[in-house]
Amino acid sequence: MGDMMIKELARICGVAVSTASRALNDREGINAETRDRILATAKQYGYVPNASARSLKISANRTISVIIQGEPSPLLIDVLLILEEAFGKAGFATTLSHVPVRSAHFATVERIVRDGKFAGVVFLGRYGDAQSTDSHLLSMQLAELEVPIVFCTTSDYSGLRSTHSSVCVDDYSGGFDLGAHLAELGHRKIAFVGAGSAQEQGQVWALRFAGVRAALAQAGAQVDQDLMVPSALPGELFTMDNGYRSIQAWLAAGDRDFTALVASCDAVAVGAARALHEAGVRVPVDCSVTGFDGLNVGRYFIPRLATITQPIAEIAQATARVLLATIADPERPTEQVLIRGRLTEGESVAAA
Amino acid sequence: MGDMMIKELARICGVAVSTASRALNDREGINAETRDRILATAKQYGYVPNASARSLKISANRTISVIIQGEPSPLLIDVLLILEEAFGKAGFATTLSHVPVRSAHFATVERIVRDGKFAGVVFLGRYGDAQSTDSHLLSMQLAELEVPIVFCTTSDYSGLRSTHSSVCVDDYSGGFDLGAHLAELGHRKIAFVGAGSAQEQGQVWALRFAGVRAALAQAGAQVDQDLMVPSALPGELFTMDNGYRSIQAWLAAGDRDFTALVASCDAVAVGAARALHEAGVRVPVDCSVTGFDGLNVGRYFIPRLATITQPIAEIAQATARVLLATIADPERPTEQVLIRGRLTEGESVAAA
DNA sequence: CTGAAAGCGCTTACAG
DNA sequence: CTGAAAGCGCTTACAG
Repeated sequence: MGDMMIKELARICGVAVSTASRALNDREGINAETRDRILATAKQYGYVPNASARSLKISANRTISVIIQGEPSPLLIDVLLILEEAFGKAGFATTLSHVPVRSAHFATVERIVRDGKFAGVVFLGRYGDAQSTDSHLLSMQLAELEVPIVFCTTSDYSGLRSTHSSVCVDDYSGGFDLGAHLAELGHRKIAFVGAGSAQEQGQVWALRFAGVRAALAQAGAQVDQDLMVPSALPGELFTMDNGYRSIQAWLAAGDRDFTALVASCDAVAVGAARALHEAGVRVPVDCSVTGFDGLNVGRYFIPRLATITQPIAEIAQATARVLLATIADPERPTEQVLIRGRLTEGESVAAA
Repeated sequence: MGDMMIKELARICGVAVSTASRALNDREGINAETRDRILATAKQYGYVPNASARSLKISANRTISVIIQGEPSPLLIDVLLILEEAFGKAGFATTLSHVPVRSAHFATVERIVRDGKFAGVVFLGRYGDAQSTDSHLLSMQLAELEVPIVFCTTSDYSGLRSTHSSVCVDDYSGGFDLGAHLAELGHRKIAFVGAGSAQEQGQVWALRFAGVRAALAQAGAQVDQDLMVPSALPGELFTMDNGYRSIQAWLAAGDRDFTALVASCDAVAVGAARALHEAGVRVPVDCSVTGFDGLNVGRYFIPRLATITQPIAEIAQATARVLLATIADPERPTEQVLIRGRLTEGESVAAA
């Protein structure tokens, strides 16, 4: 068994190849009995159609490409697995491509997308150049590919909104909730760790921090620019390593006056908390720490991390829904889905 | 641009389709100048061959399937990304398939493999039924698929060794190193968390624990069967949740006498350490804890986790090498690669 | 070294 | 409802 072809299947069933094809594809205009007989025989012999020949005729590939850039967080992996399942149910295979952070990215992505002739593409996580990107140009280049694209967990990348759909946690609101939480506990001197460069204002870290600041402003507090911790590893902003190294260097470089530390995500928070610990700063007694994402690592960290928990399943499902709908109807207008996260209190936060 | 076909390319270059094909595929018997001209034109017009048509003729798919079962650890994701890159360099696309833990697995895998007509398959991480599996039968079924298969980070699954290649950290030796480390520090009463059922003796947790036991035995200590912590979540053995819930339940169920806790992996160790912490057991003062894998989460955990660091890059590279070699020569004998991990001391371990 | 032609395994008008 | 035939875009013997 294994390599039967439709011709042979048809011969065994005593029908023409075209009839067998009709049965296999559940087409109209075929006798129910004939269809069932062919289907049964196909199953019996373990016939599986040649995907290449099929897509050559149909000229519609049944695979979706998921592109991850840089170091993926467990959150992205969870999303990926749900996407894979959802696409699978809809009859699409999922192909993963990984783009290194530093690779010239439009060219890389173009190659991936064109080589594969994919039915659709999901950009999972951050997509863009760490240094600076003419995002409008990038957006137009991607639009030229004429493939349905959905950005997943990537917030507003100015200009992109209009040309592509996106699904993301509401970073700004999440930040706001964290900021309100800290403000309520009396925190006024708040440091930020995990920031990228000033050019990347649309990135998730910037939206999250903006939300925190808005809540603080509403509580009558203002942020001290000296409390923006520079990122030690700009190439991997959202890692434990960056959180750790950034705080370590920052504390070593001068006396710091702050009662709370807002990290761009849970991983950065964990690294930062470790650096605080090594420097003799007790969390939360001397300094409160917050994350963002709601990863297991934060739940089991000692002290348990206060954070915004992302509704991963909802985000993934929405992404699949939007992409599949766009594949079915390419003229469908783009859609920006923003999903509210949930404030999860933790042991890492205490009154100022 | 975008959808040029070889026919058009040939017309523009003033050659026959067959000549264009020869140029594109770097075949013998073509004038160097003609070839260069065709290649240049192809590049200029952004010609990209139709993969379906190509593989229909060649009947050799250029994609490799990576199958992950259950909840993937960050370690597996790192391996996956390196595999993707290595396969990409060799001209293969990588398709990811995720198999839920509980799904009837040979049938599932068979469907994945046959539908895709893959050039090769990597099983990443655990592969098998949590409850019980006739591994010999499974092995024979997989062999029937007649596709090059490499098991990556899956240790000996009895019977498989002979039919398929595998690449894995040396779990037994790693366990031995951990056991020797603990024994040297005077630990004699050692508990184990993260074990699966008795039927799964070939699984990584069993090999690791066996290594620890061997080192202890060599030091004159014997393991108390009462110190085998039952897994609270048999369906997701290697998770923080399992570590946490298992220790929590175990401590609640009776007085325990132990000075060290060996976890099946870092994630389990972190969850377990958190449960110890909540129960008032201080790590490492009252109890030493060890992990396995060398994940970032352990490096930043407080206290920093003693563990065996897996050489992830080596493991991934070896996997790619073996699979690509097997694809190139299907008659190639199977190969079992065992790579030594490195003992990484941590703050989670102290003298008994 | 180059071209015309066959064929990879399928699907789909087009006739019957 | 069924069958014979064309053709999807490529590669590869086979002639020249």
